Parts: sequence; C-alpha cells; structure tokens
Amino acid sequence: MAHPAEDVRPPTMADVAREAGVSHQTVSRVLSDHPNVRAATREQVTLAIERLGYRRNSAARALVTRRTRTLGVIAVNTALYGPASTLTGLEEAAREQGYLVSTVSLRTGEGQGLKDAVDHLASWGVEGVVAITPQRSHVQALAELDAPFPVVTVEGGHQLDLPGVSLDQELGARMVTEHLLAAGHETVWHVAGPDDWLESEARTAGWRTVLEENGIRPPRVLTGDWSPLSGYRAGQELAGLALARRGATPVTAVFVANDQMALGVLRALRETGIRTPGQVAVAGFDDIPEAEYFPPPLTTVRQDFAAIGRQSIGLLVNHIEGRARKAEHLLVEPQLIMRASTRPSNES
Amino acid sequence: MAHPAEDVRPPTMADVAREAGVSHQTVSRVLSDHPNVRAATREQVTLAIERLGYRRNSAARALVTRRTRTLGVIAVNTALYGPASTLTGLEEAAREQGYLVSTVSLRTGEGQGLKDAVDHLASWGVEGVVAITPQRSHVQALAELDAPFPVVTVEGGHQLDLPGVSLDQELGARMVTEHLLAAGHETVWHVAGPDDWLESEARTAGWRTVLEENGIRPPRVLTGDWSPLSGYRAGQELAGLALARRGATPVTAVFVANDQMALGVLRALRETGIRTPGQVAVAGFDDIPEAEYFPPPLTTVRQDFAAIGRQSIGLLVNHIEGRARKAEHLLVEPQLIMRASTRPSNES
DNA sequence: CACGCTGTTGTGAGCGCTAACAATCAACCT
DNA sequence: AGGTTGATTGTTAGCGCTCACAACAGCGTG
Repeated sequence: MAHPAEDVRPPTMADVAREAGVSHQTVSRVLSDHPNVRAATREQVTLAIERLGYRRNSAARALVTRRTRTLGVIAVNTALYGPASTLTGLEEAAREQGYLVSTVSLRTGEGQGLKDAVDHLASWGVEGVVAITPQRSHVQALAELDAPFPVVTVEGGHQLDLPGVSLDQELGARMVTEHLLAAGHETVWHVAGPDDWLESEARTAGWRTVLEENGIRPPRVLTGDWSPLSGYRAGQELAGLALARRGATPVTAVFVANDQMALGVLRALRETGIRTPGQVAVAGFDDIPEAEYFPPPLTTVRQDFAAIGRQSIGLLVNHIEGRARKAEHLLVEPQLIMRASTRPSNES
Repeated sequence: MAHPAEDVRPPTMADVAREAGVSHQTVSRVLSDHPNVRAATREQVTLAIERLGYRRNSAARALVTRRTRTLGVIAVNTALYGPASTLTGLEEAAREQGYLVSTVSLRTGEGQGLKDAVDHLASWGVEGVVAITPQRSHVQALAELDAPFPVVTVEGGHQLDLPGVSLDQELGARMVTEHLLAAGHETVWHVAGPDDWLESEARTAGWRTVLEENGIRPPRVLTGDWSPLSGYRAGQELAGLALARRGATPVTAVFVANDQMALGVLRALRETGIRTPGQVAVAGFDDIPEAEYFPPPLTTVRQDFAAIGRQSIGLLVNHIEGRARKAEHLLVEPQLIMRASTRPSNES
C-alpha cells in the first residue's frame, strides 16, 4: 500500500471493468442490482471492486441521473433540546432511505437568513428540505420563498399549504390542564411562550379550551420567551398573586409552556417560600432530560421526536418521488408524564 | 404523466451563453470571478443569469474539479447541549467557507456505527470529517479506520496522531477546584463522568492535580454516567458521608463533572436536608442554560462551543487544502462562572 | 513593419457515470 | 431448419461543467 504519489486517483468504473474483464456497463449493472447479470459475472465484478477498493463517484452519478439524493434541513435554535432531538430523528430516517442530509442552523430566523439558507441548499441541489421553523413568520416567509423543491415543515402549523408534521400540541396542553383540574384545582394559570410561535399558540389554545369546557373563565395569560429567566419573572408575579390571596382566582396550579420556563417558575416560588406542589402545582412541556430532577420532579408532556423525524422524512420523500401531491399534515401524539410537581398532597 | 411543464430542465450554462450572446466558457469565467472579462461582457452575462434564474450544477462541477466541497460531521449524542452547540458552531463555520456540511448522528458509538458513518459519508465524497466522539474507544476506532480523507476530532485528546480541537478541560477542572479551595474548603470531592470518556479523564486529572499541589490527598472518586440520575445516586452517597462525619475527610465541597449530574447531586443533598452551599458547596461543568436556575444557581465552567466549531473547521480545511500536514492540536480556554452554589456563607 | 505582449474570447476534450440501444447467444417453438 | 424469444453483454452518446489551449484584437517597441 505504498502511495508513491499523492495524486493517485481513485479507481473508476472503467478500472474495475478492466480488472474483471467485462465492460463498464456490466459493472454498473452489478452495482445497481440489475437482475440480468450472470451469477459468475457478478462475482467477478464484486471481487474486482473489492480488490481495487472501488467506490461509485456520486457526482458523476448525480450528473447523469439528475438526482443528488441529498436533503436539506433548516433549523432554528438547534442547541435546544427539542430541535436537536428532531434533527437526530430526521437524520437517521434520511440515512435509512439512502439520502444524505445537510443541516443549516440559523441562530434566530431573520427573514434574510432563511432565504440564504434555502439558497445555500439549492445551490447544492438538494431535492427537498425539512424546515424546523416553529415561528409563524418563518413559515410565512418560507411559503412565500417558493423554493424550487418540496418543503416539509416541522411544527409549522397547517394554515398554509405546506405539508408538515407536528406534535399535537393542543392535545398535550389539554392533557396537562385536565390532569390539573382532575386533581381538584379550581383553575389553572398559564405561562405561555412567545407570541409568534405556533407551538406557543397551540398550547395556549389547548389550555383555554379545557378551562372553557369546564365553565371556568381562563385567568390572565403570562408570557415568557422560553428561557428560564422569563419563567422566573413570571413565577415571581405568580408568587405575588398566590400570596395576595384577594384575587377572585386563586393560584394553586400553573401550566408552563415549556420545561425551562417551568424551572424558573419553580425557583421563584421556592424563593418566595411557596411549596410545590403543596401550595402551587406546576407542570411543563417537553420532558427535557433534566425535568425528572427538578425540585420537585416536573410533570410534563413528552414528544416523540424520533417519530416526528421519521414522518417528516417520509412525507418529504413521498413528495420528491412524486407519490404525494397535496399538502398533507400529520400529527404525532404526545404523552403526559406525571411526576411530583403536580402530585395532590394532604395540604389544602 | 400529464406533467408537461414538470419536465422543464433547469437552465444550463449553454442556455445562459446563448442568452447573453457569448460562449459557455465566458459564462463560467464570470461565475468564477475570473479577472479577464470585460466589464460590459460580465454585465451581459450577469443579466442573462438573472433572467433565466440560472444556478450552477454542483454535480457537474464536482465531477470535473474533483472537489465536492462537502464536509461530514460524525457526532454521538447530539441531543445533549454540548454536542448540539458544537454542531451549530461547526455548521456555521463551514458554510462561511463555502462548504456543505452533512451530519451523521450516532445514538451511542458502537464500533460498527462509526464505520458505517464513515462509509456513508465517504460514498458521498466528503472531503473531510469532523468527529465529535468524546470516548477514547471511538477515537481509537476512528484512527484505525484510516479514512480516505482528513479527520479532525473534537474533544478527542491528542494521544493519537489525529489533529483536533478541545476545550482545555483540565484547566477548567483546575479553576473549579482552586476556586473551592480558595473558599476555605479543606478538600474537594469529585463526581466523575464515565471511565472511557476523555473529557471525564481530563476533568478528574485537573481536580487531582490541584489537590496534590496543595498537599491534599484526593478523596475517593465517585463515578456517574453524565445523567442526572447517576448524579442523584452519587449525591445520596455523598450525603451519607457528609452526615456520618466520622470519616477523616469532611464532605463540604463537591466538583461534579457536568451540570446534569450536579443537578442530581443537588437534589439528593436537598432531600437529605443538607443545605447548599451552606453545608456542602457544589460546582458543575458545561454551563447548560438551565444551570443558572438550579436550586441554587450552579457554579460551573463555560465552554465556547462556537470557537471550538470554528477552529475545527479551520483545521480541517487547512488539511484538505494541503496547508497543514501534521496532527496539530488546538486548545480552547474555558471560563469559570461563579454562582450561588459555591458562595461562601456565614455558616462554617 | 515585424514582433511580442497582454487582455479577451472561443473551441474541444473529457471528468465518471447511466440510459438507450445494438449485438450476441442459447433455448425454444412450429 | 428457420424464426422468435429472452437473457446477457457491449457500444455509444451525452449529463453540465472546467481546463488547456487556440485565436484574435490592440498596443508598444526596435
């Protein structure tokens, strides 16, 4: 294996053909599992391939077939647990289907960034893109961009005619809220995520619906930005309300729109001397790995990110290969994880 | 099959050439910013490109230049905060340099998975790979794989002759340990990460060195697996030791090898009625976004993931473009973030 | 004016592969 | 036997691009 020159080119199909004593076309047939090749020939070729360490040149292949077998993923905020997990799911599913996946992470979706990302991917000839862009404005921008390939959204809502996959956020919120009401709470307060986010809207909607179904007038919604800090601030406000006790609606249960904010709420309550769940029950959303170790362990809603990834890729590939035409929208079921933070206790 | 319009092929360089009234070669020159093109001609071509919505075919380009301008990333455990953040940094840096980045996430690095990942990327003709494989066995396996392209490791240590970038884990551990000793603690206990991990080893080494430098015999090391649960277990053991009080080495300060385990330790201490930092000070490593909202806010070590990503890509590109030959190893400086969990209090 | 130079443009070949078609041969039928 | 079939293999022509080189203009120089 002495490499005298660095420039030794990798073997080509012609090299293999020569080595096996057949034509390059036969080599091609073996590689693409064409049925009409004699077993003996096939073996010759396979052996030659192995001897030379041959590997098909994907660029040449792409050039002639006009298929790059490459998918793009555009994601915002990839360091967060949710997007990161979805990414993993996407990537695995795509690899199984024989696609290469290329990711573009945006810090936070400025409109220009999105366009650049699409451009970047387009210039590499991706055949389709999955966009994890959970803000309404992004989905809007994406729809208007009119990309030259199919686009599937994750958590992109279904108001526009882009196909997509989402967790049933509303159902998740309903489950939490119902769980809290069932535990005997008179009402449930809510710390929502930022306005523009579709997940945020759906969770708030689910919460509101359940309250209204039970004839309860929903209390004022507090709003955060998903960060622990914003949760902390909301928690301080809630703590104030809980202690004041003169308002018509007592604060004994809070549904926080994600686990990180819930962490902040818990801290604020603790600092104010309010016991959880004794005086105020708290629930979150996402089930991040830390949630089980929060003080106290957090009741939350788990998302099956792997399933979301698999379904998105499935949908995208269907579009690419022309098996789907319309803007289908799939929902994945969430799962309620009950932990100590909403456990009914002996205290009032 | 009634898609008459679906089959319109994207415009080629020849189309642009015809539109602009020049040869395809001139178009190519404009596209690659060749200096010897008359300004007027250049404008003609640019206009034609715009009119037709032309885009260079990357496959054809790759075929003739033998450069795919694609990089691979192999990462284990991408849903964790650290790897996910590094990934973002890598991806941005690569895009800036005009490379496409394709990620392969492995659940947890079985040897076969690694080989498959390299194969997958190789079959797409990546020009180099960044591997975020922080376990010694992975790096070993990677070195033995002898990939047909340069490989740069992140947190891969420098004992093998693979170039790489790492945070100066040992320095980080030293900073924490010194900080705790300076606060007056007689000794510092340590909850380490799993054995095979290089980060784990380096953090333990840094801690041990500082103790020895100060003439303190390091207490027994507890070991976890990075998860909050394992930290919780270690915390229970430490709580037992702290309360027993008959051992020669008092438990008043603990350096936990990552924040998630520290969360578990904190919970165990709290449940046993031990106050933090009053009775036992606790420090972590990573500075995950939640750390600031732990009970109490956690002293920890912050890593500059963006810098790590940028440097890895820089190193890799240098190797690809032949500007670097030897297995250089870069270190990134950590930053100590001091919070309440190690704040000296009035109690002894 | 012949010569070389530089700047600008065009021509032709070929990267490594697949798709379409042609060629060959054995087997089978009437 | 002659023709038809089907399986197997080879031949040829590009895919869209870049590279090497040729061609030609305009210019200054001896």
